[in-house]
Amino acid sequence: MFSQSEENYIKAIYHLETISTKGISTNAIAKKLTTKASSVTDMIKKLSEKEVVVYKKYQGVTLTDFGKKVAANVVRKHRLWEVFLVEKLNFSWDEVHDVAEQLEHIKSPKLINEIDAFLGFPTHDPHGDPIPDKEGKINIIEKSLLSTLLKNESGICVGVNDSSSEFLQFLDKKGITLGKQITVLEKEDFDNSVSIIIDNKKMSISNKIANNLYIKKS
Amino acid sequence: MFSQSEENYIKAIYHLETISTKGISTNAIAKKLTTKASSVTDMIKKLSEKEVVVYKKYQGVTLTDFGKKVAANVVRKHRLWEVFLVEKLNFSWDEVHDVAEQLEHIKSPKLINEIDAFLGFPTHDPHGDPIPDKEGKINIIEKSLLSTLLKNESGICVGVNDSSSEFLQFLDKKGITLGKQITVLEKEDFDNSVSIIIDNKKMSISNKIANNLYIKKS
DNA sequence: AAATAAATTTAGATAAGACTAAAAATTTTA
DNA sequence: TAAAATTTTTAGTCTTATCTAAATTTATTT
Repeated sequence: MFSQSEENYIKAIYHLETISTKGISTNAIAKKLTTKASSVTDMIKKLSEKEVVVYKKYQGVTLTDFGKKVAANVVRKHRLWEVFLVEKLNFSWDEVHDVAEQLEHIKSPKLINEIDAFLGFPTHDPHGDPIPDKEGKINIIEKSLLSTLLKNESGICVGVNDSSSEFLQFLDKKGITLGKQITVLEKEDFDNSVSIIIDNKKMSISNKIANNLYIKKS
Repeated sequence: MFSQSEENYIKAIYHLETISTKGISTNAIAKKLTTKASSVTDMIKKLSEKEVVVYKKYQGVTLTDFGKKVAANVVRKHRLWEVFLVEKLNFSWDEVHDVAEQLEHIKSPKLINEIDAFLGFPTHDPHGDPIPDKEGKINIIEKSLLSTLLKNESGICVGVNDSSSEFLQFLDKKGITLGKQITVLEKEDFDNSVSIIIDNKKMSISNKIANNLYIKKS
């Protein structure tokens, strides 16, 4: 059994590993958790003793298979709770994160399995992120940042790279939601903005936005 | 904002106050929380500084109005979550306590209000205990322990005094659930057991059971 | 009303998790 | 490749919430 704090570290390392492949640095973890590097060192020593991570001084950490399983389970809970909040309790996709951060630490296998069934075994959370199954397996789909699409390419909006409420509310305002079809009309070299068409409406999307919106090309 | 531990102390004092009226002793709290009296002294000093309880050395504690409100809010969350688990997630009444003990500490006013609405604003939890409203008010109904009913008196089963899974499973086995009509046929002086009729079936109930089952006389 | 028992508080220790400041190792730069 | 910069670790401190053991207060007996 792991403490909330331990689970948060494990989850942070898990997320960082989806980006970098190499050993995860102390500083990267500290930044992710807005804590200090010295606190991270303390914690990864403990997690290393518990065989959750492999740790060699100054070399960063890697999750063990066991660690990955623990992490995936926390992520599974987080994402299932997010679905629950949006689908059943009228939360909007920009309101769920903080509450799910708390709910993900509730210890009860029965609870999370029943929630899963109650929701009809969803595969993705409200931000388009895949929900790991009970064994920690996730179904990764091919997706590209909108900023990488070429002129005239099109696809479906399937996820976000930034789950901040500011960003999500901005998308709401623009009418950009998961599942929407998007076609790139033009790419501006000047400011790297893109002109897109969505719901038969033309709009210009800044590079900052295009860099945080995932599209499944079609 | 209070820590989980602080909330647990506040809740314990609240429950003890429903039994005793007088100041709640350090030992009583320690027993309820299966902790040591010295730990309780430490905590009530802190809660006293936060104006949650009134504390005079060696005299026990009383909740302030503020403390009562905090307590009622935790109890409200606990009981609403219990209803949710039973009504929506197929938990039985003897399985909900431990999970609700965790869920009651989740901080999100929106979450609990949405759960409340989602459940149709229930007034009682699965054990028959009343759910405080947002202001902490509870609707107390007149109820009596089965052991206090006289011969030929009858009423409806409305609650339990012991929420241990052993006791609740025992009631399940006997077919005794909330809402059932019960009539006392006979009281045995010998062992203080009672003969009752429930669902047109006669059965004998030991004093231990009768002392933990609440009846609303009718 | 003493003496004894029980309850409560104090003092000091411990563990988890975080921090600061300084030391050590690694990486980058010139 | 030596100097500078950055990263990481260590050492020591702090807070929260525990605990044990001893001291103190209150309650109960005789």
